[in-house]
Amino acid sequence: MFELDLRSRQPIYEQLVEKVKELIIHEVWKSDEQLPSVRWLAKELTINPNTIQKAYRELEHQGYIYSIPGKGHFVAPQAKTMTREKVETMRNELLRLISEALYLGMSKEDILSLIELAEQSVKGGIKHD
Amino acid sequence: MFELDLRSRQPIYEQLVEKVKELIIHEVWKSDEQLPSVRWLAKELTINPNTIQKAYRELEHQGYIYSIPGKGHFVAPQAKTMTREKVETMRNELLRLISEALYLGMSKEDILSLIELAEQSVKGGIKHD
DNA sequence: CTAACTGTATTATTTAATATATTACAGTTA
DNA sequence: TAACTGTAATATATTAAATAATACAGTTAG
Repeated sequence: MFELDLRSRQPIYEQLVEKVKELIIHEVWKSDEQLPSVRWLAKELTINPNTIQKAYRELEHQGYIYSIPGKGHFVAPQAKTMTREKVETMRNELLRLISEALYLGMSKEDILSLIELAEQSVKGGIKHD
Repeated sequence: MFELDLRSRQPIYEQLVEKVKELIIHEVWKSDEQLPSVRWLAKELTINPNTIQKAYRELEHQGYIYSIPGKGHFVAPQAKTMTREKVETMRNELLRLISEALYLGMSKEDILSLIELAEQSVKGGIKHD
C-alpha cells in the first residue's frame, strides 16, 4: 500500500501524511472515498495504530480528510482545493532551488532541459518518486 | 556570524555544516583560509563546543575543510570541486520538484518565469535564503 | 441484540538523536 | 610559560517519535 522508510530521519507519521496527500491530489483516492481504517492500516504496515491516528489527525487538521466517529475517515471534497496552497509552497521551493542552482554555476539551459525531461516523465506517467 | 534556528527540527550541527558550505562555495571563505576556532565559535553562538566539533568533523569528512591539530581548521583547496557533486544532487532535486510541479498543474511558463526571477536575484546578489 | 467493526483518548514506557557539561591531553605560538 | 589551538571521552538532560496496553463510544451487518 505504502512504502515507508522506517530508518528515515523523517517521522513515519509524516511520511504517511505525504503519501496520503499524493494519492488524494493525484485523484487515486476521490472525494468522500473511505480511507483504510486506523487499525487495519496499522496491521498492514506493521506499525502502531497510534502512529496512523497521528497521521490522520494531521491530515484532518490540514483539511485533506474528515472523520466520522464510528464510521471512518474520508477524503474531503475540498482536498483538491488544497493543491493551490501546495502550488504556492512549491513555487517557493522551486525559486529557492533554482537560485541556488544558478549560483552554483548551473546554466539556464541545464534547467530548461530538466523541464523537458520532467514534462516527458509526467506525460508518460513515469513515476518520479 | 551565522543565523541558527535553535528550534528547528534540523539539528544545529547540520545547520552549521550547510552555512559553512555556502560560505566556502560562494568563496566568502577561500582556500586555506582559517575557520573560526571550535571554542571561539561556540562562545560566539552560545552553543556547546562539542556541537561545533561535530559540524567540523562532518565538513572534514566531506572534504570541505581540513584540520591541523594545535593550529586550527582550514578551507580545503578541493572544496570548490565539491560543487560538482553538489550540482548533481541539485539536478535530481530539481527534476523531482519540477515533475511534481507540472503534475500539480503548474505550467511550463510558470517555471520559466521563476527562472527569470531567480536569475535576477542571483545577478543582483539578492539573498534567497 | 450482538459481534465486529469503526474513531478517539489516555497513560506509561522505550528508543534514539541531539545537545550540553565537564574534564583531560597534546600540539602551537607569542 | 600562558593562552591559544584540536581532539577525546564520559555522563547527563532533553526531546520527539513510536510503541504498548486499555478503555469508551458510535456504526453496522447478521
